[in-house]
Amino acid sequence: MPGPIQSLSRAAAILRLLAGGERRLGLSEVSTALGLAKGTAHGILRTLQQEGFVEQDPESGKYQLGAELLRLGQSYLDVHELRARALVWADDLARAAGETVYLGVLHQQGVLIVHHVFRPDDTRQVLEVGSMQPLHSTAIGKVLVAYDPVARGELGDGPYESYTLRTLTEPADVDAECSLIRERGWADSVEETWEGVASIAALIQDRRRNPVGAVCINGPVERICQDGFVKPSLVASVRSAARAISRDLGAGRF
Amino acid sequence: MPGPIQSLSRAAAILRLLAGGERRLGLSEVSTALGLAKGTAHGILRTLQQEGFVEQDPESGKYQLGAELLRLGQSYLDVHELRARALVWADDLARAAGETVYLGVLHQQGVLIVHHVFRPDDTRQVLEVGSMQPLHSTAIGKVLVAYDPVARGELGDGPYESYTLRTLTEPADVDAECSLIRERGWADSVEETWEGVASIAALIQDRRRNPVGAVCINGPVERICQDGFVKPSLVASVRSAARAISRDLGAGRF
DNA sequence: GGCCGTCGTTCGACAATGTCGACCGTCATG
DNA sequence: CATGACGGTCGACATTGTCGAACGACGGCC
Repeated sequence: MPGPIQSLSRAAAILRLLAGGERRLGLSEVSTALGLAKGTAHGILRTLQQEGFVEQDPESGKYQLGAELLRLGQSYLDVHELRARALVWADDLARAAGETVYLGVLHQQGVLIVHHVFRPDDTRQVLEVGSMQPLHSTAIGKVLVAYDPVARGELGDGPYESYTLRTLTEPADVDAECSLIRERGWADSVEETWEGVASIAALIQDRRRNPVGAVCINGPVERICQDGFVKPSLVASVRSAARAISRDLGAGRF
Repeated sequence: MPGPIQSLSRAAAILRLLAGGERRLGLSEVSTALGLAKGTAHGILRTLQQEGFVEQDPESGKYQLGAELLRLGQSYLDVHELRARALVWADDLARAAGETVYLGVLHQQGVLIVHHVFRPDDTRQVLEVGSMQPLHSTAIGKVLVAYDPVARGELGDGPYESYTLRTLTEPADVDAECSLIRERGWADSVEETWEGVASIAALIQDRRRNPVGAVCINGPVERICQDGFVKPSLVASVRSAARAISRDLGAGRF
């Protein structure tokens, strides 16, 4: 039976639809958006509701995502081997660099943040775990594109969305940058996604040298850069953290 | 068509199974655990994999939860109205009390933590968002049981699991405690779930006075209690935070 | 090294199952 | 008061998912 199960694919589409729209959606909105009969959409929604993947606002009758997804998402993190091995190294890196640390993996056409260490001294930060970032304009994203053919494939052939004046929007530019990244072994992103923010990333490989993710530090340009370039000491910290995690993954087999 | 969609329920069961077992599961394990034909389980797993809800380890062929769940779980948090309104109040409470703050809602037979503010001065804490806690032995859980008939129903009629010597395991004891909680308007839990840990919780209601969740502070017994009782000043802080969040929810209509 | 057991996967037939579109009651609106 | 849109239900149909057997590959054991 090589072919997806129809009702399951539709259920997944409904969940993604609900995740996309910021507000709750009504049954009719869902059914028309996906081109389904109302009865069909209702049956799927009812099942998803029973399972806790979807909740229904009792007074408006509209639907939104359910709590079970949060619980399962947490379970995903619990099992995630890369994340488990990286926890302590990410912590050390954040302390050494004094900056925010992200750990990201390729997911669909973006970078999924699976771990986030807050900047040590600072407060009132928003946890980014579970959120997506672009591939072509972040340090983690560019590392993955440089080393993972799958990521390069997902990126497609632009032009890519521009977030600041420094965002690379042309495939040729990104590919050139990736050659550079492969040559020197690390990536940076200075105000390519957010104004005033710079980051440095390095690749994490598993025991068979497959790229499985990347780690980066993230902070205000003034602290990350000096004389227009990222500080070499920070680059060294990030690279050594990435190597440490990769080594840890390699040893994990036994 | 009042009845759940079979394939969807089965898919949900598979996801929960994968979330439960700490390690990856093979196809045969899944199919036998749920009493499904191997072909059937495979079809569901293949679809879940295409949708990103499940990932397959390429070398062992075993399955685990997928990244899409993390993303959707995050989206759930984004839409969560209670959490959005409570963010700032929880932060203030943590600062004022100098302790960890949890925000929890009823989910199935437990408390789902939807927000977690780290203790202000401390470091190296594990984020509990997305994890479940018992209903009968935590402050948040007992608040919900006391005020929400649904929660009381989910609790069932024990005996409940015992975690420490102080855990209430008999329904009668829990119900008596709940009467007290309703009388005075707050709940505590001193070493009922974890040795050395005490917490104080208060109810959060929506604009129609329905219980929607609870907020608590959580810390070592020595700091939360004095002379064998929880400190009244902390109780006052928690209750005022809960009231503030409830008020905020009530105003949210306009 | 050859055998056996188990694994994940594929296949085809069957009927159980999910799908469709029309219909119902309710609510808010004009 | 009539209208339209909403969420939800129902029953007939055939599409669709399910089952069990069979396949090829891998790994361990004698």
